[in-house]
Amino acid sequence: MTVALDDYALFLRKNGIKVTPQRLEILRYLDKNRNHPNADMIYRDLKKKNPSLSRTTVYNTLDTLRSHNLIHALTISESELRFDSIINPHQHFLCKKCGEIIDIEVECPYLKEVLQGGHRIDEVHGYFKGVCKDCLAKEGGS
Amino acid sequence: MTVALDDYALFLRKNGIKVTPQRLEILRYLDKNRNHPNADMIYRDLKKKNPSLSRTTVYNTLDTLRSHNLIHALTISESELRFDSIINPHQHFLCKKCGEIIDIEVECPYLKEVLQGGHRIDEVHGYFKGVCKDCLAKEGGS
DNA sequence: TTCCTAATTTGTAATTGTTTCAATTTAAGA
DNA sequence: TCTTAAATTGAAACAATTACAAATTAGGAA
Repeated sequence: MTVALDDYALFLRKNGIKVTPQRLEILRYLDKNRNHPNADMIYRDLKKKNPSLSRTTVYNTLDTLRSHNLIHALTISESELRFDSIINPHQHFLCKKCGEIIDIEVECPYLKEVLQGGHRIDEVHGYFKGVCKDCLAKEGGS
Repeated sequence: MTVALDDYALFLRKNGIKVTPQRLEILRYLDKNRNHPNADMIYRDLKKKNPSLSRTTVYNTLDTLRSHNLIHALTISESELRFDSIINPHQHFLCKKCGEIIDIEVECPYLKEVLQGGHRIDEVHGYFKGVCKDCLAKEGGS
């Protein structure tokens, strides 16, 4: 995403998306909260400031941002979509203990090989699952 | 999985799983159908032969097999888990047009680097999404 | 083999994340 | 300011999965 702070309205306009207060708030939220929130986290947090916010608006806005390729949806969790501001290509680690999703900065050398298979690749996701460093420390391993 | 045909009962026993007709059928199904079915596909297909089969049994059995690390669950789809007989390490491509999940045989060189982050890695999933060769051919590109 | 018991299966109901839809409101161009 | 297509809202529908209690069964013990 890499938006210059507070240029959210301009950012939306540039991408041909009509500017609304709800979209601005959701966009700002995603830009500030890089912890890969799900739709409900976004909804509950933003509803505090704007009680009339609808869950459907959150889903609609996330779909809109996705369709313009401004955010990514992660399917790393088994039960929900998590959303990711697009910064640079990176992969994800899910801790099955605490549920945290951690960014993993590694290059993906797969792409070329897969492309040779003749399929058109639009998205590449590297998902790692296990137990994170912090959880391991808390309980001394396994 | 790589089970010698019809040794399913032995295979379960070896892994400390009580043998039941339902488990044998589900295990056989997964071994024969390498198209990454979801729980409902398994349920609907097996219910034809065994009408008293319960959806819950399918979910339970899949959980059991997973917990013994005999099958893998794929989160590549946004709405459902797809199940994969464990053969050798491989990655997956999801065609967003036809929904097919295709095996991708590439090595994963990430592991070492990620391990250096101090997290314990239990699973590695490489997910590619786009449009498959066949769908591209059908409609001439984009 | 028969009995026993814990584990499994079953079916229904509940839950969760997401989508649909129609009515109301609103952004932004004329 | 007017207009209109698009966005927001809230309720209801949906789909995948889980919870739960009752009935059945696998497999070891007697």
